[in-house]
Amino acid sequence: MVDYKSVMSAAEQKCVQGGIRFTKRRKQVLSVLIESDVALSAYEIAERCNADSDSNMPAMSVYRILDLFQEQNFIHKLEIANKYVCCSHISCSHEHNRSQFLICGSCRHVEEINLSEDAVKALQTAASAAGFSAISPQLEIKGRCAQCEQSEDQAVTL
Amino acid sequence: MVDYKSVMSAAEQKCVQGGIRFTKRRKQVLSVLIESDVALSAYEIAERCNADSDSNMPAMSVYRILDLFQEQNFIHKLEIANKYVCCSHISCSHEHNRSQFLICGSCRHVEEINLSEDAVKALQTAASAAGFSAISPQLEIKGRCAQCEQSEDQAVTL
DNA sequence: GCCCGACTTGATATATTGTATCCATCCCTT
DNA sequence: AAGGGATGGATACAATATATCAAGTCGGGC
Repeated sequence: MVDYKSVMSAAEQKCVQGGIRFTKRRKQVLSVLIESDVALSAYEIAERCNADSDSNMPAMSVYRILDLFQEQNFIHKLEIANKYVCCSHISCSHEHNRSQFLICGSCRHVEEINLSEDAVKALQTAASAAGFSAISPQLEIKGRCAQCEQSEDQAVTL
Repeated sequence: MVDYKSVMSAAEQKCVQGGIRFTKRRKQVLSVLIESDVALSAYEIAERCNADSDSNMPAMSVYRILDLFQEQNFIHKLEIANKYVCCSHISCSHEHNRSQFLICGSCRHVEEINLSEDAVKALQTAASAAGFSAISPQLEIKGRCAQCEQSEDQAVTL
């Protein structure tokens, strides 16, 4: 969770610089993501937009806005979970080359972690060797969170 | 791509050991995955099953069989691409703790790579620190393949 | 051989996630 | 005020995945 005001103003500023409007719809979507402490799906975002107002946010618009935000690096899409999270560095000026997410394969809980430079470099080296360039600094790692691991001691199901 | 015969017989053997039948349907699905040199979606698998025979493989069955195969570690699901690949180590006896996939964010091309032990360890250490256990040895990394990188030089689109 | 029961599959419906398209509207610039 | 690009509304549809219940199939014990 990040500071609401600083993120919103940073986003607005970046929009202005990029010749993009920071409209009511876009503010709604970004607000929801900032205020959520978990990753949300596009439809969940739409629901939350519509929950506390008389607004009618269509899922279609959410997708459009999410696309835009990804281009602007305001948010990350977690492809393993099909959910979206606010980038925790919108309001930072420095480069943010590391965004690594642990995603629980059972409950889809998301945790952000920091890898060492060395580990990231190792990934990139291996990737270049395979002819892949412009490796995304974003990494999604599927695992099992402590809670699910515990409850699995009783359950047999994967 | 792996040796068809050895994989099929290894799979059959593991099924028998696990008290699971290696039925015609299951053979069809595994065959398709072994013979494909690219990752396939569930619906693509169904299509291929139906292409060269009079069989009518419903997508529903494919999903069921894919679930089973994942439990048996016969295949991997690439969650970023929503596609499935045959595990390249079914017929090996040794542990296969590394399966890392590079996935092109543009064309969804998949490449399998090998990371150093150190890099994998770094991931696991970071994960445990965040309370995640049983981190999947499978890693999906999104990047851009050489071909897409090249064609992007002209195109402006992300 | 026959039947029971578990495993497997068929069939249908539905949920979830995401894309395509076309037009209306808004807002900035001139 | 008018033109034009950016934005949003509305609708349809595609792709991926799950739920459920009935029917079939196989293997083992009688």
